[in-house]
Amino acid sequence: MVVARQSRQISSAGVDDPRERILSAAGREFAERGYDSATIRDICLAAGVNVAAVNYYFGDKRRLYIESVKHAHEERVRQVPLSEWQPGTPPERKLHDFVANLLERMLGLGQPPWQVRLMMREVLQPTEACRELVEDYIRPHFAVLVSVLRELTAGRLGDPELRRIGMSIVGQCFLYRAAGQVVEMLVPQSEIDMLHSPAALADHVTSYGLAALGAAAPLTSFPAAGASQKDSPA
Amino acid sequence: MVVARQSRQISSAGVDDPRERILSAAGREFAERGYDSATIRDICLAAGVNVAAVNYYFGDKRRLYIESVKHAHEERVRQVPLSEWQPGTPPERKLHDFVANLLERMLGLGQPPWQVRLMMREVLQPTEACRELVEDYIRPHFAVLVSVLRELTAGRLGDPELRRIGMSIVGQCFLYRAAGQVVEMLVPQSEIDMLHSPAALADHVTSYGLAALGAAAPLTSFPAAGASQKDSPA
DNA sequence: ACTTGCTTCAAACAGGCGTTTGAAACGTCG
DNA sequence: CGACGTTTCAAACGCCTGTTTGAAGCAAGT
Repeated sequence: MVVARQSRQISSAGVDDPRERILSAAGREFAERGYDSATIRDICLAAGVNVAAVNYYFGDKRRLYIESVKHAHEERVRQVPLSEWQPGTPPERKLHDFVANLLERMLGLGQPPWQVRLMMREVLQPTEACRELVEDYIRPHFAVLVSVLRELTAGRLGDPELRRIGMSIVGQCFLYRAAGQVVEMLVPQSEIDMLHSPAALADHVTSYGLAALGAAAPLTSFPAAGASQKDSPA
Repeated sequence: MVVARQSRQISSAGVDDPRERILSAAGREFAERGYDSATIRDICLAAGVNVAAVNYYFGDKRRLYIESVKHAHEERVRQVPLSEWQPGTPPERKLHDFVANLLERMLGLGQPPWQVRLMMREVLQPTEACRELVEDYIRPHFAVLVSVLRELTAGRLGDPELRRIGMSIVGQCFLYRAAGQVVEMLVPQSEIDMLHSPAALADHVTSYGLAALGAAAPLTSFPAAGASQKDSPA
């Protein structure tokens, strides 16, 4: 009797590997329907394997879930690496890049990212997989944001304040991902296309933050150019 | 044979009313565990009624859920009404009040508010109950915010921009409610107590917004005064 | 060919789920 | 009281869930 497959080959066949197929299907299913609503039968149907396979490879549903979260997260890190800047890049530019990157990763139209949906579920209602997610994925990203803000404010603010400002920036992006459907109910569709695209939002969030920090003109300045980043005021 | 109780008394007994007891228990249970994980048996156990009661009063689980969301929302509106300001109140003050009110309603320590948790679930993954929630509850609140911002910017920005700025403000509050546990993993506990209490956050979000709009000094100014108004930087 | 170990499969299992049932309890009116 | 509509109840009904089972398939190794 075997409770779970004892040892896994280091780097197996790939798409042919049943284990990989199950993980992918499970991620999609868990992301879409949540842990409880997703069923092992549906997952196995989508993966093209027998229902007993999940028990054979992962033991039970809970461990399959945890593995699929980690799997999705690893895949996503591989897809969207942290930004690297050349030395001398102005911090305003770095902030804009960071925000644009974050929004693209969250809302990116490149592909409906079920990985992000799955991770969002963990953020909103953490389970065992959450801590790993935070340590491996979220904390490093957040640290980059804080360091950019530190550079931007040239040491005038302490880390606690910087973290709080970082949360303000992340929160704005977060809203559109987590509560996107409600946002779409609150503003007209034309406005969504115009002002709430990932790129336009990146401009807005960056301008908003830079203005708040005194690194750019306030949003109410007369030209009211919304679409381009601007350097410090005259 | 009765599919559902035909007509409901206008304003029934109150706590003695089984219907009311079921709604309350259901709201708590749905808020805590989600629609699928919450079971009718547990709800009825908590409400002290027979399992058949929910079918008798509401027909089935789905309609019970919808009713319980509406019930929670009505209760919450009664608890925390929209702010009313005397004529002549400065818009900076109004913004601060609004943000403080929003944060208090979302994070308020007065009581662990299962109603908010339930509504948050609707926002994050809308069902049929969501549209009503938006129309009756969220949209009016958001309209108030936009009108305050309009007053604050004295017509220099159009409604679309104002709505986008409104989203920025709401997003910051939203993060702490929806992703609170992750926030707590990212910043030290002492910092949470100090800078992330509802009141401190209200100050921060307001200052951040006012500074961005040029209605107060940037956050990096030396005295770091929170709420005093000041015109655009030199 | 025969064993050996890993993998797959159809079928079944026990338990929990939402829902239904038919009768008992209740209160109210004639 | 006896009849009646409303409300409660214990028990059951299907159905679907996660999980297990024992046998069959399969690719080496000897």
